[in-house]
Amino acid sequence: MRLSRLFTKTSKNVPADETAKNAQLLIQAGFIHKEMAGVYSFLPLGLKVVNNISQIVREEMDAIGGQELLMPALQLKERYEATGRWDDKVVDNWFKTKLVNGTELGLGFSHEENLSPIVKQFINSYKDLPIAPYQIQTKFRNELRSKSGLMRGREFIMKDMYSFAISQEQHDEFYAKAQAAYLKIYDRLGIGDSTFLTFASGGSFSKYSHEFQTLSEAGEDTIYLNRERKIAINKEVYTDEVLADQNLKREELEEVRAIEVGNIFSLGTKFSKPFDVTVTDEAGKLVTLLMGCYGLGVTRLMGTIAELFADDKGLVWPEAVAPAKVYIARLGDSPDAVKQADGLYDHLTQAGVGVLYDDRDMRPGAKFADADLLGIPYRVVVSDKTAAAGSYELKARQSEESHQLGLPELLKSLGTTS
RNA sequence: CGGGGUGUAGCGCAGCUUGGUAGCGCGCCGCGUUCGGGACGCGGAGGUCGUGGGUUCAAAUCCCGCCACCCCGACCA
Repeated sequence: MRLSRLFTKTSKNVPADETAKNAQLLIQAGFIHKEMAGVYSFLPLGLKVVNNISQIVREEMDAIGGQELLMPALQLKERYEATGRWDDKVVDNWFKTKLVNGTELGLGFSHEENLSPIVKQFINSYKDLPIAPYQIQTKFRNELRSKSGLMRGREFIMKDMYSFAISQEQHDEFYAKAQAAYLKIYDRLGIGDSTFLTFASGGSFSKYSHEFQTLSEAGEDTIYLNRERKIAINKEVYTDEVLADQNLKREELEEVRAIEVGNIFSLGTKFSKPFDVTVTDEAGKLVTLLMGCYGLGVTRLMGTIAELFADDKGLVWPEAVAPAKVYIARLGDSPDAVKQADGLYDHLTQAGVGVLYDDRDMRPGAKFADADLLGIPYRVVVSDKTAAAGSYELKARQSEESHQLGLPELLKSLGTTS
């Protein structure tokens, strides 16, 4: 992408109606645009990040047997009456609306009520199990108070997977796989070192649910962490009984703030029973399936990553999620510099490397400042000097030093050789 | 939903106390000079002052209602 053609711009001014660091920076850098409290548009650069995160999540879900589908946002009242979840006293964050003919609808906050009937239609035998359909889709939750930028939105993108198993053993086996897949996702996103498996309240069908908490003062949760064992206990279940269960002692735990970046839990037959989701087992007997639910907030992760790595110059994206890997800052518009920069841009683009090419008529300082604010992992400066020397100046976003490199060395440093 | 705060040009703000032709910075357009860490000069464009009502000869400014946004709290299968 040539920056001269990118329709979004960075701003020197910090937005006044945001105090959360993630929202301030993402807006300043032109990644997102605020529509209302807790509702944002994802602009070209921001959407790249969303898609990069989604793709990693998708790959890891597919790797454990997940099957992607897409369910609707519009929800029928009857479905939720079957599980008791239409009642505002049971689910207090519904957005509700109506068809012209008066039929009541809601905007989906979770999709057990959609998926159960779908599974009932197709799955009739133990031989078909287990299965784990998932989607990456926009969720609506009418939060009393949305806040902290992308951390708690009223409309946000979430990956939600639901597993269906015939036995507790089968369920547990998949649940464990999902747990491992989640940790892998956080590793790939670059936040693995500060993300911890956390025991939280389990609801009516299992003792615990498992959260994945990323350490950050911007978080809303308080957890008690054992760094050595890489596990934590959410404050909401921080009791002697739970400590004993996990063989943890209060003295070896530290109290920290964290962001919930994922939550998995067992649902038992809570949703399969009302919809009569049963299969025939080996003995020819009807068995109601056991379900699990595996949530992960894609846009919240984007906010978390922004919040976690940002420095005083702006965003700092891990390579895996960055909207581009390389920022080419072309200084000046002499024929030599243009030729060298255009050549590099074409070369990297053809090699499949994501590039933001700053071909704008701006002074060097402004370009460097933008490269930093946008948080692109690598910056390559091309100028009359480098053109004359036949070299390129490479600097990593988080490094103070730059290096003069020839083309082969540059390409090698950027992880491409072609 | 309770408490606190804020709405004035695309963005960030001043003006409001004490009513009288709406201003600054960034950004934008034109010309010129600049060009390795957010350049400078000159000239320009751009505003129903959140919204509805009230007081007044006159309202961004005073009064009342409403809406939106931010923060704290409560809430978050």
